[in-house]
Amino acid sequence: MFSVPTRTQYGIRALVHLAKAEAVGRARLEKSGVPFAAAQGPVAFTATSAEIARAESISPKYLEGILTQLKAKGIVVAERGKNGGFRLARDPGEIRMLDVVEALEGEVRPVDCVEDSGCCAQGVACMPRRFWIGLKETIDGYLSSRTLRDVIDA
Amino acid sequence: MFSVPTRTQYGIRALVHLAKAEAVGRARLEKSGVPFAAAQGPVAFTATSAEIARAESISPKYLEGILTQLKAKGIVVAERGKNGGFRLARDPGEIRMLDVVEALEGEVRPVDCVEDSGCCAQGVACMPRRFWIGLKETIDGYLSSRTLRDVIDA
DNA sequence: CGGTATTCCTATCGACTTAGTGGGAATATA
DNA sequence: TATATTCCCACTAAGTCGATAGGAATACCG
Ligand code: FES
Ligand code: FES
Repeated sequence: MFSVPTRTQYGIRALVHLAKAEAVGRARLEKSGVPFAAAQGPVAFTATSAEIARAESISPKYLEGILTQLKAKGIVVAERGKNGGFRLARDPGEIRMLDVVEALEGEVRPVDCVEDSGCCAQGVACMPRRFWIGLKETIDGYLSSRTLRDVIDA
Repeated sequence: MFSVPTRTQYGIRALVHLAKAEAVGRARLEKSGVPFAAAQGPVAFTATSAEIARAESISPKYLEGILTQLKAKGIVVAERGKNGGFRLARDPGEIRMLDVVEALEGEVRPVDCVEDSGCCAQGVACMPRRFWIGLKETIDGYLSSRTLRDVIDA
């Protein structure tokens, strides 16, 4: 019950990988004496789709599509061409897990009548409907209270 | 995302119907001067599968299977043969929604590694895994804190 | 006993979703 | 120009889900 598609699991693992790549990149800079300056926004280091796929044992072509989807929703930024790759669009602490999940799977909606109050004869008074709305709010609450940073630091 | 199969929605609506049938049945008894005495356990009145299907506009044969499944898990009791039907196995306040959901769809398990800590190389230290376990606990918490009575009274 | 209403069991089907593959076009770097 | 990368579209294989069908087992009722 409530099983999460691999699409979403892969997407999150890729984001975790990107966050780590960022941390590693900054550390390397510091070590070589060059202070970190965020030139292209808060996140500067990229990783290629193929690289992430290898590290995480995910089907390369499949992950490619997932990252493209994440990019379309503004979670990551893509750089095309040689030496291109993906990087986080903003700091991990600013990426809500709810946004990630919605980017990959659409809105949390246990049943259609969460929005469609007319799916049974009772309409708005429908009792099961309120039960499902409560579930949606509970899930949304959990997901929106965590950021990618929380996942990494867990 | 997190959409609930019709199987579960139908099952819950059927249980709500059974709870109502019980209330209506008792009221009729009271009216005719006969005091209610729970002879066969806390719940006495039955409804047939076909009857519920008609009232709730659910495919009759499909609902039949759902009710049988609910019976196998001890949520309802079946009486075969003529004048048979289904009734709640216990008082609505004693039926946790978590048990209903698990009866129809199995345990809440967003990802396999909720139990299998060895699904990626990081094992127990895996960060996404903890995130998913947190989600499972959140959902389980919501579902186990409500009973069928809460759904009806909502 | 025979008729009927009910649950119970098993098999099947079509539509949809999911995970994954493939081929290449566009784009940026060197 | 050669190369490495994202991007785009179409496709397939396998699984799940909702629903249907046919009948066997069981219980009541006359
Ligand atoms: S409004 Fe959807 S089941 Fe009642
Ligand atoms: S243990 Fe399942 S993804 Fe790491």
